[in-house]
Amino acid sequence: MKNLRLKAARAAKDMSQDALASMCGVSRQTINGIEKGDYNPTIKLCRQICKVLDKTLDELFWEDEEEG
Amino acid sequence: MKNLRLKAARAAKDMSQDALASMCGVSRQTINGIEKGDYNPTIKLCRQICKVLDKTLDELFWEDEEEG
DNA sequence: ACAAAATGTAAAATATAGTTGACATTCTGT
DNA sequence: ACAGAATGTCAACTATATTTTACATTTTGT
Repeated sequence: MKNLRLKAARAAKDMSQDALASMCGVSRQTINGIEKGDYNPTIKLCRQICKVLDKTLDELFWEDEEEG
Repeated sequence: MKNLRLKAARAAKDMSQDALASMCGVSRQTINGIEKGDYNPTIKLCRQICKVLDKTLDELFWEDEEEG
């Protein structure tokens, strides 16, 4: 199931997957995979993503993500 | 740095590391490592732990965990 | 319509999360 | 003090998150 909240938060900052990825210190494919729902990221990376996007874990990663 | 909030939440449910581990479907060492701060668990496992302990991600895993 | 940027996706390689088994230490109750 | 449970820790193993390279497709602006 896709993580549409992450996608939306990124869009709200007008950032590409690539830009978010480099600010988080990971590859673009990792961000892509997380948004697409393929990946099960580590909490450390989730925290990093949240900080860059000014969101909390609950806002982006709590509960079963959106529909797939 | 240790995750004392996790340790406290577990204590509040009167659960051993072993009991929490089996309810989360992981080994006792994994829970031990997370509490001790050695591990960087996946978001999936964090969610599972939160559900078992009736907490949210922000409550147990947001911000740099407690002092080490 | 066109070019450039952004996104989706895949295979092979590397890094690391999580397991298993085993043993030492600390905590708890009696 | 003692026994049993809970916890800390280690090494070798397995599973999987993440990287790298590369290419196809879709979006966006002009």
